[in-house]
Amino acid sequence: MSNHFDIPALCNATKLRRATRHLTRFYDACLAGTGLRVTQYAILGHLKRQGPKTMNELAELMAMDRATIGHNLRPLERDELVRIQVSETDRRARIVSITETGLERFLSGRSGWERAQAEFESKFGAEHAQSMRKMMDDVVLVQFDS
Amino acid sequence: MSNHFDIPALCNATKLRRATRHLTRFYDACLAGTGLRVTQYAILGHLKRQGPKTMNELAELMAMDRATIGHNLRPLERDELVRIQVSETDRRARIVSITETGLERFLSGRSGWERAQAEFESKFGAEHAQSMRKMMDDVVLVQFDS
DNA sequence: CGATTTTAGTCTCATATGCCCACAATTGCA
DNA sequence: TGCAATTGTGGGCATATGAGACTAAAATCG
Repeated sequence: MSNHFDIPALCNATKLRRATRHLTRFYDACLAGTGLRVTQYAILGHLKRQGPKTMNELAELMAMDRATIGHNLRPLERDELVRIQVSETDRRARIVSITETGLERFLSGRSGWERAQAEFESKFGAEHAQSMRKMMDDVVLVQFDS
Repeated sequence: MSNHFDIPALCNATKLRRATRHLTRFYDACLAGTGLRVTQYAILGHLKRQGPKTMNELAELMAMDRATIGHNLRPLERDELVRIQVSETDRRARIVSITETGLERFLSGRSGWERAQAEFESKFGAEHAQSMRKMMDDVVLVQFDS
């Protein structure tokens, strides 16, 4: 079966990446007025919702590399949307928290995000979307060898 | 309901991006020996499977921006895994094709890709994976306003 | 036919995302 | 005390997008 060799059509990572590009473009466009990308919006959302977090904890929440979360925080710190302080209990750790400015910026993105979310779910189906989010959580729960 | 404000938990783009990071890390690790990332592996797979394609067609297949596919092809062209030629029927277009070297490189990634695919599907469920790929195709089919 | 518009792709510039490796500082444990 | 593990940083490279200007070619239209 030559179909057996159509790797892009079967590759789970390729399919996932492709859909992510498509959806990210749209969400980013809806957030364009705020100067935030959807990843940055999510980081601020975590900090608002759950309070200050160490970089390790943030990396875990985002399923991101430790180095990557560090890079991603730099523009947010530069624009004073988050504050990064040395932990008093463990001086290796850095505590990241959202600032007043960060909170305002986050709230300013709210309507754009809701617009994106509503348009996508109206076209894709709200139940479909919910089961997709669940499925994505399950993907992250998969533990790979090594 | 404060739950209503837990944006990262509800945001479809954030969930998708998070799962993509997780899965991409694993597939890339399995392909590490070849010097190919999973995106590059997919591009070569398309070209092998479907023959030469214009940049526009490739961008469409990958749901990628036209400029982005151009950037992504440069390292492949530099390493002579693909060839980029002016189309004879439409001299604006560039025809991208896989080279002999590219084909060898692609085949050298085969076992790594199969290992990744098998391990993921054994842990996630092959049927789950199939319905996920279908769902990802459906996401790409959503046409957004503007 | 000739002029205009559209299309395909490139280029620069800027920014963010994301991984790995090597490294420094700190902590914790033997 | 000394060694191992943990937390985060820096550099290097690839991935990814957007804006805007640009070339070249094709398609369309008066």
